[in-house]
Amino acid sequence: MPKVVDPEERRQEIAEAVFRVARRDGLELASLRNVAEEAGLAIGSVRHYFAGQADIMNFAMNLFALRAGKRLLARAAGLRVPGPDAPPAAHVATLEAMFAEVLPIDAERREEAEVWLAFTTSARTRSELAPLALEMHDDLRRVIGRVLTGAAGVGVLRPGLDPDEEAGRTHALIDGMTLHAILQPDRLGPSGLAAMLRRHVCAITTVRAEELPPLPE
Amino acid sequence: MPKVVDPEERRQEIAEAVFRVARRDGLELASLRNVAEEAGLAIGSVRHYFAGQADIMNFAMNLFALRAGKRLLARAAGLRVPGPDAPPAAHVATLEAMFAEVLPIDAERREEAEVWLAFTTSARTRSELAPLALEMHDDLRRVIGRVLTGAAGVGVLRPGLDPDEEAGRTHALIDGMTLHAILQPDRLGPSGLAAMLRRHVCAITTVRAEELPPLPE
DNA sequence: AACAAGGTAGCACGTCCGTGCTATAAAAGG
DNA sequence: CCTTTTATAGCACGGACGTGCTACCTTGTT
Repeated sequence: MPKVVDPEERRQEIAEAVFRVARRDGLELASLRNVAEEAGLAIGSVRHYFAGQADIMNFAMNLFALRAGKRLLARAAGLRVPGPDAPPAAHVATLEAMFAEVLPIDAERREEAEVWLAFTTSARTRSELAPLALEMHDDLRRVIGRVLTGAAGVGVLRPGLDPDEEAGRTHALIDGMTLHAILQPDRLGPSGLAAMLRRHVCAITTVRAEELPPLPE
Repeated sequence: MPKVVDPEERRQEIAEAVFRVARRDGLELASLRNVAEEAGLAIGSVRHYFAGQADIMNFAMNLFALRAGKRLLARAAGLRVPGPDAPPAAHVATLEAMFAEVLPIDAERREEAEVWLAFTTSARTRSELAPLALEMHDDLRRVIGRVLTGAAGVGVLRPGLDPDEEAGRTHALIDGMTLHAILQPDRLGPSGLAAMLRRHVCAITTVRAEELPPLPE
């Protein structure tokens, strides 16, 4: 055998090359050749780890969904949720932080969102990617639903609003904000995202902006 | 000369073939050959009307932006805006109808939205399409801003909300709803769109759902 | 020392791509 | 009738694509 190499690790390196090409040039240019060059490998080497181009795409999107899901769950677990008798502002601040986690406010999350958009839009015409796109969609929706249901449970959701219905609206808003931030960053930058999120959070809760911690920047 | 043909009309027919291919297979498959076949023409015939593939794309996206803009303005002009002393519900109903105009609730607007998404996302990596994508973005934002400013003028905007800031949020929400309706139609169909729009409209105005005309369907 | 196995690399083929260029058919003007 | 103009069509080339297949090199085992 040649050099000792963890095959799984190599596959992930190649998938990361896919992410870079997709962000820079678009997913349609993530050809075997371009990906191999981006990864610094020969085309034959890449093919040693994947059955074909479709296999690379499936693996890459699976890896992406896995990482994004893990990161979201880890962050959700990391956020210490206030006790039931904490002031409303504390609950809403946690809720806001959770939503901020999936918005492209910093470079890392922006890169992630760019890859997400590339995959999720191309899944419309590449049916083999559709199940994963739907799964990511439902996962995010579920997280948002849980957060809002929790908010309703401690009474910080604005009266008259249904947690489930508001989850749908907030989900659409978050993805719309992400879309704008990625496609028209001149019109919606990180600070704009934060401000808009705060406005939305105040609109659906009983807490006013002054009660929340000041926006960074 | 051969058959009498209006060149501009032919170009539009070819552009419409681009739209169909983009919706069915994705914009990356809108090659000269595929478009020619879709239009029922020989590849050489298509090239008689366009300098090259990039020329086709530019023309198609220009035509799309032109038509979409025209349709939006025509609809805006067609909506009879209530007098200043009309009941609040009438103003809000008009506002809701205007927003519904850009949501993919019927087949025609769904097709339009699919093409819009294809163009606007590909503009991220095709710099020659970027100016047009930005123009469409700003146009829609401007229309929303005007509608909300008008609503504030007649006092139906919920107190404490800034028309301009709310225009940004509504814009993001509308594009997010469009994204969801196109990519995950099982999760957000036409009736879901209408219901979500109504909920948002009620959330940002002083009018309650019961005061508005019942939702179709 | 001989061998097996896995990593790396690349050739070769058929397909699709955009494009330069040419050929034919049909209508309008002299 | 003949020329000019324009629509339509197609050939041919170079390049990028995915993929079947082979060759070589490096390492661990017998």
